[in-house]
Order: sequence, then C-alpha cells, then structure tokens
Amino acid sequence: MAEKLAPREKGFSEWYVDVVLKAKLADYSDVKGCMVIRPNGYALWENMQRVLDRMFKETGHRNAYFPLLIPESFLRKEAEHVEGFAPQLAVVTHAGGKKLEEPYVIRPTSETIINSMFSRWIQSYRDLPMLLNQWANVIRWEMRTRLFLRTTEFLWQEGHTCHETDGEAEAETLRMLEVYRTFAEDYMAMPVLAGRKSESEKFAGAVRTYSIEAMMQDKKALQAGTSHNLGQNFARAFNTAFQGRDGQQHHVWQTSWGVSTRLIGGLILTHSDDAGLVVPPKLAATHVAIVVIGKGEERGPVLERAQAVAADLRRTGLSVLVDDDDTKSPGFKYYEHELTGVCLRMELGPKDLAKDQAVLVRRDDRAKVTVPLDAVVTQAQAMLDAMQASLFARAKQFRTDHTFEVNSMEEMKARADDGFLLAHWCESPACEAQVKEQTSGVTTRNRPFDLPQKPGTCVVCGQPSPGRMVFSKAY
RNA sequence: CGGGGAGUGGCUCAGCCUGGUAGAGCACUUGGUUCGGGACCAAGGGGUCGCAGGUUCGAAUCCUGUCUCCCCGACCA
Repeated sequence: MAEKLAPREKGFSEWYVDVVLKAKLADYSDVKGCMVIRPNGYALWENMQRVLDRMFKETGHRNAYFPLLIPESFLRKEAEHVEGFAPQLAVVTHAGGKKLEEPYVIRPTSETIINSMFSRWIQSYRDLPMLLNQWANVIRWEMRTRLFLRTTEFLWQEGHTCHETDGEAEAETLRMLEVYRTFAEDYMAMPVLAGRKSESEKFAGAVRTYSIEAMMQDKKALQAGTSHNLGQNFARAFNTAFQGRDGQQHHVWQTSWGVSTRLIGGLILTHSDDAGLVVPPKLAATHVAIVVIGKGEERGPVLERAQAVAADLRRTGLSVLVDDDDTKSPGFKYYEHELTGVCLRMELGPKDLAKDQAVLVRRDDRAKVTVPLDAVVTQAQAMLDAMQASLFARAKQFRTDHTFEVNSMEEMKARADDGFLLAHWCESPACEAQVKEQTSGVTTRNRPFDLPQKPGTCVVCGQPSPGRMVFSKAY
C-alpha cells in the first residue's frame, strides 16, 4: 500500500504530487483542472476552517452565503475587476433547456454580487461597519493546475466588509492580514512575510493589496493569503452608499480578504519530508497513533491498556487512533502513519507492558523516547508542543538561510533560484517586468512591514528606491 | 497555448520496434502460521491495454484525432 515516495532531491514537484496522492489527501478527478479532496485532506481543511472561523467571529464578523452564479453584467460594472478576471471566467449560457437572456458567470470571487446586496442593506452610517464572511467554492479557469496550489475550482473564505471611512477600511484590511499572519505562524507553523503588494500584483479592483508570503522548501514563494483595501471602487459601481453623520450621501469604504485550500499545499510544501506528510499538531487530523504489538494471547492485555491510554489522551482533546490491525506488521504501520502525517506514534507491546512503559516517536525528527505509562499524557502533550515549536523554528531558519540582499541585476540573475531576494526597486512596473523577464520568473512578492525601509537605488534603472522589496520565484 | 515525457489489473512496470488468444512484482480475497521498522506459505479474484476513428483476415502493437497526468516556459490565489 505505502510505496516509497519520490524523494525531494530527485524532483520536488513529483515528490509533492506523491505526498498528496499517497497520503490520500486528494486525487485527480475526471474534470479537467479539478481535484477531489479526500477525507485525509478535508480533515485538514476542517481544522483550518474551525480555527479561522473562530478568529473571524472574534473580530466581529458573521458568516453569510451568496449565490454561486453571478449575472455577467455585475462583473462588468467595475472596469478593472472584469478586465482582471475575464480570461478566467466560466460562463453559464444555458439553463432549463433554454439559452439564457443574460449569461451567468460562476463566481471567481464575490465582490460584485455581495455589493448588489450591500447596496440594498446599507442606508445609514448606523448600518456600518458591515462585517461579513463567506465560506464557499469558486472557479477560476487556469492554464496549468497543481493539486491544492492551483486548481480550477477551490474552496476558500472571502471576507467582505463596509466602513464609514477610508481609515477604518485600511485598519480592517491590516487587521485581517494580521489574523492571517497569526494563523499561518501560530497554527500552520509557517513563517510569513506580511506586506504590501506591488501595483501590478494587486487584486483587480482594489486600491491596495496586502499579502502574507511564505517560503516553501524549494525556496519558491507561496502567496498564502491576501487582504484588499477596495476603497470605494465597488461601492461606486454598485452605488453602495449611506447617509453619513453629516446628513450627506457617501459611498462606503470596503475591504475583502481571503485564504483558500491552497494553504493545504503550503502546509505540505513547508513541513513534509521524504517519508511523507508532516502536519503541525495544532492542525493535525490525528495526533497520536497507538500501534498495538503482540501475538496470540499476549495481545489482549496490550490492547486493553492501549485503549485506556487512548481514552486518557482523548480527554485532553487529542485525536487518537488505536491501530489494532493484526494483519499488518508493526513496521508496516510505522511507515504508514509517517506517510499520512500522524504527529506522534506510540508503540505498545508485551515488553513495554511488563515494564509499565511505552515508546513515543515524534513524526518530524523521529526522536524516540521511552516513558512510564502514567506519564504518557503529559509527555505526549510536551512532545506535541515541542514539535509545533520546532517546525516553526526550522521553517524560519530555512527562510533566513535563503534570504539575500541583492544590489544589482547581475546578482539578481545569479540568485534567481536561491530564495527571497531583497532588492531596491523604484516601483515602476517596467522595472518589475524587466526583472521578471531577465531572471525567467522572479517577481515582486511584497514590501514587508518588518523590513526596515531605507532609500537606495533601483537595481534595474538606478532611480531612487524607497526601500527593499522582496523578490522571488513564486507558485 | 508552446517544447519534452508518459498513459497496459488498485500501484510500479514489461510486452509495442518486427501485428497472431495479455504478463510480472506489489496490493486485494480466503485459510493457516506470524507480529518491537515495510512477515511467510498455499489457494484464488481482478485488465473493452486512456478514449474515438482508421488500416488489416486479425491491433496493446501500425496510422490519425482526442483526453489526462508529469517536467520546462507564458497567465494566476
């Protein structure tokens, strides 16, 4: 069942596909560009959803649901928006056995249809802020797809908010980006750079776009979440307006922000290894797998004890699997649980039972410890905490080791595949395009808030630069 | 969409060049023995050879088209 994985060294892409397929996270479907998320993968998404949903509620947002189908004319109301999405739209032209009067597009994102409702719901400044979130699927037609990272249909959440002032909208945009940063770092154990996107990389229809960018194990960047200050662009297009404190009509100031099932790809690309999936404990579907060892009548007492330990562990909120399958050898199960990303393995056999102990093995470093049975619960907790911290620390160290300041185009070209490149850039799209062309694919990722900005000169044209920007090849 | 590679039981692949009744290993089922890093013996089930046309007495094999996946580019979360 669990065949050997393609090693990362030999081909990173093949390794990634192997992990997804063999850990049974997802499978290819018969629909071009679309995948099936299998229970192992969906469990990760459910865990992400649970945490994020709580964070959204804690920041005052409420969930709602809008239609999958959007009248084509809605998309056209915001010029930049339709231009940005036109090539990626799937359009429904027939329904009910007839050609439709007006085609529907399948939502690539919901700003337009949500604004059509906002404009009906909002009359006064007293109706603001309006803070909504939607968990949904969207479709964006893609030329080239990759499991989780880019598929034609994907699952995500999209937050949509309306505010009285530009300042409030900007604050909301940054607040939600910070929520994403917290989620990425504290739960996914994936260090990210939060910052502002360039003009050419921003969302079609936004005034400003911010992102969190993570570095994957192949040193490429993954945009893991985006938060947009939409200004009044959609409000004007849909006449989403309110009577202000001054008695005058004003268009609302809006934001939108989203993360998607792409995060699962990010999780895999950040932590997994040649033995398979590695998941940080805070998001893992299974925290502990107890492998029952023993034959014949010695098996009974071992199983009984395993069940008791499992019950103790579950009482502390952990997800525990008691692996009592006697048709597979223990060794086989070890590989299997490593492949599917179980955080901790507990081996329990007759010899252990005689000594009132068990063996615990961490998934990430495979460190093996023998602990007294009555200490398993506290030890397991400690090991999971340590693993969570160590995954983050290791990923952060990796990023540090592959981040470089570059001061010329020559250096930029030489280091194109080496990771994050911090370079001065004059903010002109032309220079950005130059870099992309000459390095075969290095693009601006964002201008991180945490990167001190000191003036310099653009690596392309030599004109003044306000500070260093992160450049990298990206997913 | 352009360049390169690949589609044959669930998986990895052989067979194709040189057409002639579809194979192996692993997995699966049953019975038995096993169990501390991928157990063993025996018996068994399972494939319109990606799909659609064509050539031929006969096609996994030759020809054409098409779909899908992988790798490298162009577009994107």
